[in-house]
Amino acid sequence: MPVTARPPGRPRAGIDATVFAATLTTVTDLGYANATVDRIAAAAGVAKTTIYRRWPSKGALITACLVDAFGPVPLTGADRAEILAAAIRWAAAKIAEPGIGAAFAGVFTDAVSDPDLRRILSTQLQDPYRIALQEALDEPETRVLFFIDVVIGTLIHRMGMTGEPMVAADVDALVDMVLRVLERP
Amino acid sequence: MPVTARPPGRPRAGIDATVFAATLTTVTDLGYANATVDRIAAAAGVAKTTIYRRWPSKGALITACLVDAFGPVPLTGADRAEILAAAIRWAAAKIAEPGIGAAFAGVFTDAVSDPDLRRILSTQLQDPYRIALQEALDEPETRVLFFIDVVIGTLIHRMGMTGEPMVAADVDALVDMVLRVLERP
DNA sequence: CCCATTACGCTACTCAAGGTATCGATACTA
DNA sequence: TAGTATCGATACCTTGAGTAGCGTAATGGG
Repeated sequence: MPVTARPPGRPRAGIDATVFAATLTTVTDLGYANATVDRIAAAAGVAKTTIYRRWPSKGALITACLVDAFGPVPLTGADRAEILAAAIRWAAAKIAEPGIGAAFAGVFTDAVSDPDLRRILSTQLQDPYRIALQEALDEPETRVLFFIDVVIGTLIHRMGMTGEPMVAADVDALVDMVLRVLERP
Repeated sequence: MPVTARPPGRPRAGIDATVFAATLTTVTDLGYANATVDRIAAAAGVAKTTIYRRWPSKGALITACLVDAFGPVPLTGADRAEILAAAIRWAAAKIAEPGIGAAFAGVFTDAVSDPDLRRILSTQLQDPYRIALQEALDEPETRVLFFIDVVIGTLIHRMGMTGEPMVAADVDALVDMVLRVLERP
């Protein structure tokens, strides 16, 4: 007896992965502003209405795509410092991947003036990482939120201002800076 | 003998300040996304075409408004640490002012996918402060750019994720964190 | 086998907003 | 008075997000 009974009617085709891939390649090729839902649908070989049947808005689609692309944060390391350093470098590497940084910056920007999207972004993308980091680092919520603001804010600001991801030397400086705060509050 | 001869034709009316004020109040009241150029023009008592005669795009208008609202950075303090601390607190206070934070976050977001706007934002808003800080702190360009990414990125990320400006305790932590890097690179 | 149910593709559509074109009126200089 | 450039007003173009309706394809149940 399955826990969730299969709902009646035609089952959904497994196109989520295809749409996510099309979203990232479209953003990479054309930029966030030109990555319209029409174009993403065309790139995925899917009707636009199908996309809106699965995600309520373009921002929700991008957010879901980002959640899928980021995956779980690797919490590896011998101590808290190593864990946090690994998480920062992982975030920097992810944001530097083609399309992800631009998509992230774009959806973040849209969220500023859109409370609904802000809630989606906060609960679906930020909260899981915040909770995982709280437990792994044994730090209070306010401090973890501060770390996230610093790390993600810095990486996105660089991406937005220059159009390029942050170079390795500056990522090193970012890791070093945050670790000092962790070790000597 | 005036240095710049007055150009022929009807002179421009002195409405820049009026439009800037209308822009901030409109953003404050309605949010960045709902602060359309039509509404800003109406709030300023000015025709939309007049706005487009003076600023080439909405982003350029917002940027000019921000440049006007921020004004010059105060570089006061006995030593480099005090100067940088004062600059960070000044930035945090400005971004917390009604409308400014939302406008900043909005135009920043738009700039991510708009190279033209990115150039305007970089040259007209960031560069003056970067240059002034380079001289006041006697630090290389890359380091000052890193500081700007950290400070502005953190403040904007908080503003974008929560819709509220950063609280005083976190601004203190931000100042403390950056000062450590300044004093012990 | 037929039916209810749901998903898909397609076309067409609405709506909002950035940005443009045109034109008459106005303010200033020479 | 002629020339120039601005302002306001109206109308318009274009793009893109999101929706509605319809025929069709799958699936499970009777």
